[in-house]
Amino acid sequence: MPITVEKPRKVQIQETAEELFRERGYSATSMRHLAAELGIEPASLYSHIKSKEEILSSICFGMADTFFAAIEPILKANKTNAQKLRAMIVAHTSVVLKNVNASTVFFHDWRHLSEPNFSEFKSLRKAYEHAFKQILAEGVANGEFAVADLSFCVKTLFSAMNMTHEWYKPEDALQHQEVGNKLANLLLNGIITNP
Amino acid sequence: MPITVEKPRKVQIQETAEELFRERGYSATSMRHLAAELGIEPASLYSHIKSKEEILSSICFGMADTFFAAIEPILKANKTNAQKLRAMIVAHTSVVLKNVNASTVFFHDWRHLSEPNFSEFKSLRKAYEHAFKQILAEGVANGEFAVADLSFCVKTLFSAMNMTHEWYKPEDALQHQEVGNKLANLLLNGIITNP
DNA sequence: CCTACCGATCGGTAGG
DNA sequence: CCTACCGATCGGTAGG
Repeated sequence: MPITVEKPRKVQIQETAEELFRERGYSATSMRHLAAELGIEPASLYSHIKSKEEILSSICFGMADTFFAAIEPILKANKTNAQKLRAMIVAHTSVVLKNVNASTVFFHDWRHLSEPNFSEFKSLRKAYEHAFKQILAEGVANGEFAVADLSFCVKTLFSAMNMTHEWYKPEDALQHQEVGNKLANLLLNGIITNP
Repeated sequence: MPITVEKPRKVQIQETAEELFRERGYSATSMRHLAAELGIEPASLYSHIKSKEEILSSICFGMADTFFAAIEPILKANKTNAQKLRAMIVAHTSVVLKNVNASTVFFHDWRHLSEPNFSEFKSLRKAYEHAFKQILAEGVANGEFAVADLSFCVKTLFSAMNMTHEWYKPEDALQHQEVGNKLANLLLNGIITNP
């Protein structure tokens, strides 16, 4: 018989917030609604969290950490740039799909962060995108890739990866890694010099 | 000397709303803020519009019309499917970039439409995406395209096109059609059987 | 974790 | 297009 350990209230609040923020957006979700979903009074939320924005920033920076952690080992690996890029696409997409609620909030609502979180977030994102750009650049220097506009290419890569959460249905039996690989197939074959 | 004709108030309200909704999102923008931006009292807005949601739905359905109008002539043209697809990508992307404010609202805030607008919007979008799917399917039957998963491919196409508004900077001197063509280059070369 | 409550702000209406 | 105002709801605090 499995023992069910209740999650700490703070975690429950976080996860329920991710769900509600995903459905209605951060601004349109009230603390009263969140409390109701948890079956407690609105004021009780503040025993566990400092403010509504604390929840948002913890989602945003938490996801940022997860994304960095996912690609870090790949950057250090001994692989071709094409292999690295594919692995990064698969890793990034898996993080998105493994955290659909949080990543939806991450993509839509980071704009509602106030300073200094807002600027901090943007610079993290820039650094993350730079890692992808670097691989592309090395691949170009290498002859592996034929990319005219690196920035444009990175933006398009992220567009494709970061919208998967909007149409992905787990019932499709299309697994997380499968989505990433299909994405890589579609995108890489337009990138690699000689297939 | 050019004669400057003042735009009708209703149009001013619409355009200012597009700007504010784009910056802060629909839910986080108040009618008081909108009125202040126009230099009138909040209550005065209601001489020209019925409700806040009326503005949103007029943005959403107006953009939907514009998108359909842009691809319609291409569908009827006498071209290969590859040529059609490229033209549709360029046309769609141009609409996005020519209406950055409205299209940002269109992509982010359609979720806040209430019924029956909500369902109506979704079915319009489905019909629009179907037009792209159709071209892909014909191209596959044709031997022009090698696409294993049509739905997946359409979703990825739209992801790439519909995120351009987020990073496009007019100062880049990258023209609207240029963006579309670069997108088509990147995407089509992963789609066409024999380049 | 609750009761009780704060000042601020929301979308919108009545009537001119 | 304005003044005056509505009831509802917001994020959050005090005190237990």
